[in-house]
Amino acid sequence: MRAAEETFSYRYPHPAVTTDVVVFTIRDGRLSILLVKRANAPYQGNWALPGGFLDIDEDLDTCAARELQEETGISGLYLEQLYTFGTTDRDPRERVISVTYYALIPQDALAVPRAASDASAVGWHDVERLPALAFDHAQIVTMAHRRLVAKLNYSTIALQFMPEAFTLSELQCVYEALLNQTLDKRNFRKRILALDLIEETGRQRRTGKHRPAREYRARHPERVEIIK
Amino acid sequence: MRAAEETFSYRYPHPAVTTDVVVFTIRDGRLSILLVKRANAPYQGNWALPGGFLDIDEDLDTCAARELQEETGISGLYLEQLYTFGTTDRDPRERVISVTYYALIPQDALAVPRAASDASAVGWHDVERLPALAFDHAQIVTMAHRRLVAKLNYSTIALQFMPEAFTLSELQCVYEALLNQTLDKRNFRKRILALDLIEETGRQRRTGKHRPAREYRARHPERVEIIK
DNA sequence: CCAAAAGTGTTCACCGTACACCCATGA
DNA sequence: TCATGGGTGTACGGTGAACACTTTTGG
Repeated sequence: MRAAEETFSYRYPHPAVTTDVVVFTIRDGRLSILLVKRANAPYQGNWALPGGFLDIDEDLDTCAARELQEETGISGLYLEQLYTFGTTDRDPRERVISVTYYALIPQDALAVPRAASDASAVGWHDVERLPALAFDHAQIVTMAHRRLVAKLNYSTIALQFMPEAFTLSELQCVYEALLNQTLDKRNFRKRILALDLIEETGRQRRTGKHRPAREYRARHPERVEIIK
Repeated sequence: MRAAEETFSYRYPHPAVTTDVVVFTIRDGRLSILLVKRANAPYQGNWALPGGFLDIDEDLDTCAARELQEETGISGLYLEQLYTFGTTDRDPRERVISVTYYALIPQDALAVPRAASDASAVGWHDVERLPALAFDHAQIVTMAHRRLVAKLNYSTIALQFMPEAFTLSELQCVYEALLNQTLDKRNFRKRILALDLIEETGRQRRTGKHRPAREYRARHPERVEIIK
């Protein structure tokens, strides 16, 4: 049985499997993603998505979370599988299948990500002004962006961008950044409150010389999918 | 450079990669999927999704289409990537990542699929009455079914189940099978025709001792995604 | 003329959208 | 008192849902 397994395993060559993650956040009212600068060939010096090779004994989801943690120091966020890219020529070194994920991180969690061994720099980039990306990562970002915007209309995904407490104006800014258009304040508030997914904290937020805003929080934070 | 590539390739063990396909059709007004009976261990004698190992030099999409062709003789249909399953324990032989697809085949294309070498039988099964499936294939079917139903509401995917010419009643039967509920005839016709995606062929269909039905066809058959 | 499926319109409730003014605060 | 963002309601049009009868054919 053991012998049969080994024969089976190496009858044909296997491709490498990686996970790559598109990490979104809202910075200064602009949708941005996290990129790492490649320290090694190929595409040395180019910006790329954080990601790396799957360990033979770890789950795909775990791999995505681990690579993100290793390369950027970020963990504990909303992470969802996006698509699997596997054309034969996408990596010049060998055949690589990339299982991609996208992640959403709250605005205030912008602890400056730290660069790790195989990245010489880590940074946020406005999705509308991305540098040239390594491999087929531009295609991955495009798909992730489309998926994110599509999900806005039938899910509560936007709440993942918010800190624990937030104001309705802040939430509206997130929607406007994602949809790339301005929204009517009254209609927005009516619609969001009708979903019954957020509730007032009872506190207020004073910022500047004007009327303070009510603070809200997500009503069911436990429904959030987090891959640890 | 060549040496470096080879060193890179085998620094870590690589998992096997397979594609598995959930092929849907409508049989006798019931949503059904295609299963193959496994000729070999593990799960010998169990029903499973058609699929198999990725060749090192073929695209993922091509692999899905090829495996389907080899195991069932079916080709040239709507094929879309679903999700990638990769928990460490999903195959007892070795680490296997499965990139899954789902496919839709028209009602009348039910050329009886033929069994190939590694399947002792091939057959259609009502999704509401599936046998026990090998590996995590039941989970894959559940996800494919949910995706298919969800897509009904914002896409023209149901047309993929139809032959070149069809009647509105036939199309309605497909929707009813997918949604598992009856629909109002007038509302259904109004909604479908308003989409402006089908047109009359000008011909009629006489079936039985009653009024003949008008035949329709898809207006933009070229927009269909087909993976050859 | 009867059985069987094809074909056809109207009404109503709800929802998304457009739109303008007062409120609370700090300076 | 003024500047700044916070907060509120109404009217309208479009869309989805409910609902029943006539038409055409074969036997």
